[in-house]
Amino acid sequence: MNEDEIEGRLREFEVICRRRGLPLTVQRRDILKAVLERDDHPSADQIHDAVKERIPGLSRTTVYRVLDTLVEMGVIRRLHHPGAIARFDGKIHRHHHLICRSCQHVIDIETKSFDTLKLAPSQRHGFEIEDFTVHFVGLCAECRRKMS
Amino acid sequence: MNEDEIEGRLREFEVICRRRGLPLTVQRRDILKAVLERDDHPSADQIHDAVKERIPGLSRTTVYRVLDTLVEMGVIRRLHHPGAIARFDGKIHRHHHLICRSCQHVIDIETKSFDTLKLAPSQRHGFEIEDFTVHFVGLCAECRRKMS
DNA sequence: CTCCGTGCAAAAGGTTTGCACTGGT
DNA sequence: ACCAGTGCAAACCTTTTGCACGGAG
Repeated sequence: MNEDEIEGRLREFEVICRRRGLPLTVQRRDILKAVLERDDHPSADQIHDAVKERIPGLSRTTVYRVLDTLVEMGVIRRLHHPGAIARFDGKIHRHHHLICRSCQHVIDIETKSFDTLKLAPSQRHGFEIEDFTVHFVGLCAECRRKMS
Repeated sequence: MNEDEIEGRLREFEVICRRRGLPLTVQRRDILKAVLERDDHPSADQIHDAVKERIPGLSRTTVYRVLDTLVEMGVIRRLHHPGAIARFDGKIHRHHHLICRSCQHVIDIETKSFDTLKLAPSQRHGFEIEDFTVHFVGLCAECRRKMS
């Protein structure tokens, strides 16, 4: 994500905070910035590592709590990729994932042609669908090479 | 999954074991049976609870190890739904999921019309795609009711 | 008989919680 | 000044690992 885009998202975040009366702390701002600055899907611990350079006393606890808050606010997303560790993503628009079943590496893809994907009302089980993600599972080039 | 189907899957499992020279233990058979018997996506601990009624001395460790073996054999699948706990599924054919972002409840859906979904070669990043799953995220009827 | 699988206990992460203090509004 | 947010430590929960024993091939 480029500098301008990040600035925009941070300002948007400030607006949501004020509207909800949520205190705008340095920790929240810097943690959000750290998530937006990365294109991979960092774990809570990776975020902690990145942010504690700017905020030396930053505790892991705070990172977890702030990430929860940000997810709840809808400014970042919680992902559930293989590895059993929660990972976070600043991209909140629709995108999909390629997941290697061997090394568990994840690559983001944006395939606009899937946007027409729709669930028939009879299949919705009373859900109000807000979005969807397609997970493609297979073997990455690297792992395929290693196996042969 | 009905009785006959489970029987078939268990026999299929025995065949794979013999072919690979893997010892066919009571634990493996009963753990697989427990996963097949459930339509929700039980966690390792839920499997442990279910099976230890039949095998009182069963240890959690064994459940984890057997589940790994079964996944590696391809007779069950490991899922990564919200909740940060690995969950397992006996359904190994393609199916999709409705996930409530509030209560994290998961419902299986089988939507054959998605079977045509295909990734353009330029989007494959060298991956060999084997399968895919669509995750629909939204609010279930129950949570929507509670919020209003 | 030989190994692999199992059970137990302990360790190893990741995440959550209780409490006192700090800092934003 | 008030209340929410933070830091620290400890608790918690899921999963993994080391080692000795027992059962399957």
